[in-house]
Order: sequence, then structure tokens, then C-alpha cells
Amino acid sequence: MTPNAASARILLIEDEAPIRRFLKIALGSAGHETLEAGSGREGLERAVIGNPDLIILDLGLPDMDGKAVVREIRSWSSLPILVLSVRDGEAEKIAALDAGADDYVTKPFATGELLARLRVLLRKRGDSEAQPSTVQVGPLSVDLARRLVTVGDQEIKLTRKEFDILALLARHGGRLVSHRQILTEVWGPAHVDDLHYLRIAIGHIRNKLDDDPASPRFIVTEPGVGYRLLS
Amino acid sequence: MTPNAASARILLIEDEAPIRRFLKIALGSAGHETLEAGSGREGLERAVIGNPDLIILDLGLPDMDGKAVVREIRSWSSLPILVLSVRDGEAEKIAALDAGADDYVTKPFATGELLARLRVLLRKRGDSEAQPSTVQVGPLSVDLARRLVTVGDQEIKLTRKEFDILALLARHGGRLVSHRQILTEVWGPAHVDDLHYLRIAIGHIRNKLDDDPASPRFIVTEPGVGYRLLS
DNA sequence: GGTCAGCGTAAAGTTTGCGTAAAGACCGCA
DNA sequence: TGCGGTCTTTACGCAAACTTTACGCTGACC
Repeated sequence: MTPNAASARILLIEDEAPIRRFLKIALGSAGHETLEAGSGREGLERAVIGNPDLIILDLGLPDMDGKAVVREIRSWSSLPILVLSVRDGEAEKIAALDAGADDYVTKPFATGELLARLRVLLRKRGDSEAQPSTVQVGPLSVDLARRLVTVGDQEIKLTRKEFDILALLARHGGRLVSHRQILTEVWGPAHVDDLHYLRIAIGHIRNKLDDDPASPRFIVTEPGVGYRLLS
Repeated sequence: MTPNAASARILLIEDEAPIRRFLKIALGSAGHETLEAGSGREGLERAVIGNPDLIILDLGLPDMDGKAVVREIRSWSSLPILVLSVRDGEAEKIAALDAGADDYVTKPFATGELLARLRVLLRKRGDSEAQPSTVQVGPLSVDLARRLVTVGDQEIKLTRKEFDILALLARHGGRLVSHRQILTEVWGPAHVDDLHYLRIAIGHIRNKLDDDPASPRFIVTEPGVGYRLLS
């Protein structure tokens, strides 16, 4: 059974050292390699540079809200996330799962069950496989993980929102993304009607990418609907 | 977000009628369609012929071992299976998960959490199966996701309403679409009587597609009724 | 053969939506 | 506390899209 469930790189984001040590041993005995992070910020860094196959995330971190960590990671990767928490509240579970987590286990947990749930998440690895975290459109390249944009060899410096928009378009690979969708994803649901924000931001991006809306190299306007990347 | 998490066909394999009824209502309120099976044997049949998007499986079936059902299904399909059980034994969970189940929820369960876990399983659907959102009619091709229309290799630039109309016809694949239907879908219910709008727009589309109403290549007029795409 | 309903086209009038500029508010950081 | 960058807000020109009005054509029916 489970041939490719063995020997994965697992990133463990957990602030309590004893639990981290315990899990490291448990994971090791199951044949996994462990990367460790003691805070949300550190976890995000390691997720980018450590290239893990799966992330185990404790919700009760000191520096960040766990759900925010999930959303951050989901903004550039679909790699499996198993959330660990002492909180057994239903609302908490639902929120974490809807933020993008793939499973939720309540502490204290049974080690065997945890390992079984990891196997479930890992055996999907083969199927969906390695989507590249960098998108190419002609001379334009968008590195979702490093938040780096280049045209040719020229690095383009985008602001946070500008990058978020471009990344969203890039992740949809040439398909149309509606105004509403961009606004809710980038500005939040409260700003679905602030269309001019979007127009101005798109204007800035085009300006930096040296893109002409009349005959676009990269970003195409679909009047009344939204934007899409040329593919 | 989660656009394709809504409205799934869910096969419910559960022998206790009250629980089945309860779940059917809960799933229905979440926008899902439900198929029902009262035994393992029946469940396997329905899984084959019912074309569900997800299966909820009770382990405590009278005729078969639940894990055997999971293995049967896994032998020909990778569709998501959520196992439901009163047994809280760790060994049981591990066995079911390793047999191929994707998640395991213990009865009694919180409805909200169950629905959230279903969303997790369903949102993977869209990624993997890259829906073919493009319709072909002879040399005409309508890409619904990219909002792109081509005739041969020539890209045709349509306005918003023009594209909406053509997309509506394309989605109905050669079947007749009434005036009323087009007007309500594209202009809104307030304009069901403004038939001339439609005629003019159709005229523009035909013009751009180089289509002659007298001997149409693409759009056929059904006098007094509506329009349809030639197939 | 006349009339009329339904369709298609042309062209003028009006509104909407897009893009840009610029100024003010905000925020993190030194 | 001041500074630079970022985001928000306001305003406006312009072009495309949409609406409105008008008219010619065809075929059916009387």
C-alpha cells in the first residue's frame, strides 16, 4: 500500500518545544524528514525555502493567527496543511478548514491516527503533483513564492496589492478573473464595490510592466467583467 | 471563493434511515444533491451508475465491512470518500484511512464541521479536472473561461453583451433558445420585451462572424421563437 | 395585389465604463 | 517625530458600448 506516503519532508510549525520534539520523533520513526519552525513568521519562511511536502501547523502560535498563516501559504501553494489545535470549538475548525487547511486534528491526539491522516494527505502527492510556483507569460515571469516579478531580465518592483493582483491573475492562467473576485481576494469582501481602486492599481501595474491597455502584452481588460492575463 | 465546492452530487451509503434523512436535509440546505443507498452492495452499484462527486460512507453496514467497500471503490476510482462511524477506536480509523478513505468523522458529529470537511474534499475537484469550458461549432470556437471567440485561427473581438449571447447559445449546444430567455439572461428580467435590442446585437455578432442570416453558418433564426447555434 | 407582422440594418444620441492624474491620508520605519 | 512609500480618495477626458429611432425588406395571409 501507500508507496509514496513514505519519506516526506514535513514542516512542523509549533511553538511548544516539547510537542515539537515528540512529533519529530514520531515522524522520524515513520520515515519522514522534519523541518521545524517555532513561530508563524518563521514557518512561512521555511515553507518558501525549505520545499516541504506537507505542513503541520499549530493554530495557537504567539505571533500570528493560525488561519492567517494558512491563507498566506494558500496564496502561492496548494501543498497539504494539517492543522493541530487544543481548541475543540466547531467554529474554529470550520474557519481553519475554509481558510484552506486540509485536515484538523484536536490535541491531545492519538499518534497512530495522526500518522494515518498524514498518509492520506501524502498519497495525493503523486496525482496532483508539483504545480510550479512560478508562472511564465512570454517575457513576464511571476514567482508566487518569492513574490518576485521579472520582465526579461529586468526585475520589477511591485507594491503588495499590485503583486497580489498580478499573482491572482497568474494563478488563473489566462482565464478571466472578475472584478468582484479580485476585489474580495485582494481588498476583502467589504470593498467589492470599490472598482476604481482596482482600475488604478491595474494602471500602476501596467505602467511598471510597460504595458499598453490599447494593445496589451500582458493584462487584457474584459470590459464590464474583469481582467485576464494573456496566455 | 470555493466556486466549485457548491452543488455536488453526494452518494450517501448509510443503513439507518433517520440519519440518512437528517443528512439529506443538511446536504440539501448546503446546495448538494443526494443519492441514497441503504447497504454496501447497493452503495457500490450507485457509485458506478450514479456518477457522484463524493461519497459519504457509514462503516457499520449490515451486509459488508465498510473498509471492504472503500477498497472496492478505490479499485476503479479516486473519488473522495468521507467515512462516518460510531466507533471511535483508533485502530478502526487508521484501517479505514489506509484502505483509501479521505477523511473520518465520528458520530455524533457537528453538522457544520462535517460540511466544512466536505468542502475541503470537494474543492480539490476543480483543480484536477480542468473543465473543458470551450464549445466548438464547426470552425467557430467559444472559450467560456477566457471569453475568447475564434473562427478558424482568426480571433473575434466581441463586446460584453455580444459575447454573453453567443455564450448562452453555445452552452445550449445547438438547441433553441427563446427570445425571453436570452433577454432575461443577458439584459435582465426588466427587458424581456425589448426584442429589438436582441435583434440588433445578433446583427452585430453575425457581422463580426461573417455570417449571413439568409444562409447561416452559425446562428439560425427561428422566426417568432428565438435563435440557435448550428451544430 | 395590398397589408401587415416579423426580421434585419443603419445611424444618431446617450450612457457607461475605462484609464490617468494628482492630491490627501495612512502606515511602517528609522 | 519626521520621512518615504503605499494606499485611498476625488476628479475628469475619452472612447466604446449601449440605447433609441427610423426605415427597407420579405413572406404570409386575406
